[in-house]
Amino acid sequence: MPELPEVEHLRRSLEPVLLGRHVVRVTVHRRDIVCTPDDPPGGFSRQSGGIAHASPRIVRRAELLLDAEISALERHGKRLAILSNHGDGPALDAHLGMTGQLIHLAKGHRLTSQSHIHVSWRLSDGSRLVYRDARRFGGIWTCRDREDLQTRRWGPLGPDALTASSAELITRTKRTRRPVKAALLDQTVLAGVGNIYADESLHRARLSPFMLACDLTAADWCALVEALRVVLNQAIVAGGSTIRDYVDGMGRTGVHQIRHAVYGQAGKPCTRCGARLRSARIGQRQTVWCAACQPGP
DNA sequence: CTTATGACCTGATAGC
DNA sequence: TGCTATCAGGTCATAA
Repeated sequence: MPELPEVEHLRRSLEPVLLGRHVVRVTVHRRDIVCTPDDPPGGFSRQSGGIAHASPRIVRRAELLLDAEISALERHGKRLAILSNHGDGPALDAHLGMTGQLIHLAKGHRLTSQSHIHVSWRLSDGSRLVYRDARRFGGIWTCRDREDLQTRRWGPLGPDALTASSAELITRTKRTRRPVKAALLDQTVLAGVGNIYADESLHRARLSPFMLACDLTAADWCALVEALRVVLNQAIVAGGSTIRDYVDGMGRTGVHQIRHAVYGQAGKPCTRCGARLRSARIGQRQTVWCAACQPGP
C-alpha cells in the first residue's frame, strides 16, 4: 500500500541507479498491466471495477522506453514517473496500487521469487528494473513525453501533499460535505495521502476524522497541512513505513520501523493523552482515532 | 453536479 | 496439518 512516503523513498533509491542508463531490452509478461494512449478509454481487459487497463494489443516497445536514456524520476502524490530524453522522449507513469513494486536488480542478481513480474527492463549496465504486482491494482501508463504525462495523467490530481498550501485545500473543500478524512483520501483534492497517513496526520493535528471538510477553520487547515508535512517527511526519512507489501528499489523492506501513533493501534492507549484509541469505518476504510485528543462528531 | 458503494485481486492471518 | 473465512486498501464504474 505505497503512499507518498513510500513512493518518494522509492524514487530516491532508484535515482542513482537509473539516471543515465539506456534501456536495451523490454519484456512484457502481462500486456494488461500496461496502458498506452492509444488504448480505449478504460480499456476492455476487465469487466468492471479495479484500475482500467489496456487492450491485449501489442505494445510498441519504444513506448516502454526501449533504446531511450532515463533522464529523470519525478513523483506527484503516489505516482512515480520515469522520463527519458530530458522530458522530450517517452515517459512512464507507474502507479503501484496496493502491492506494486519497482525493483532494481544489479547484474547477475535475481529475485528469490519470480512470481507476479509483469514488466522487465534490461539496462545498459547489465542491471534490470522489474515491475511486480501480485494484486494488479497498479500498472504502468505510457506517455508520449513529459507534457503528455503532466496533462493527461497528472492533471486530474490535486496538489502534492508535501507542498500543498492550506489556502489550496480550503478552496478545494469549502463546498464538500464529506468527512475530512474522506476528502484527504480523494486524490483529486490532495495527492499522496492514503489510509495510514490520513489517520496519522489527523491525530497529529488534533482533528476528528469525522468533521466535515467544509467545517474546518483556516486554523484547522493550517494545523493539518503542518501535520502532513511532519508525518510524511518523517516517514520518507525512515524509508517508508514497514507495511507488509512495501519494498524499496533495492527490494528491501523499510529498515527503520515507524511506530504509528494511531494506525493499527486501535484499543491501545493514545501516546499523547493515554485515552483508549477507538476505531470505526469511514468510507469502507478502517479508521483509528483518539476521541479525547481529536474531539468532534 | 455531489457522495456512496461494490468490485477488482491475492497473500497473510486467524480460527477450526 | 490443512482447510476455509476474513481482512488489507487504492481507485474506478455504477448507483443514488
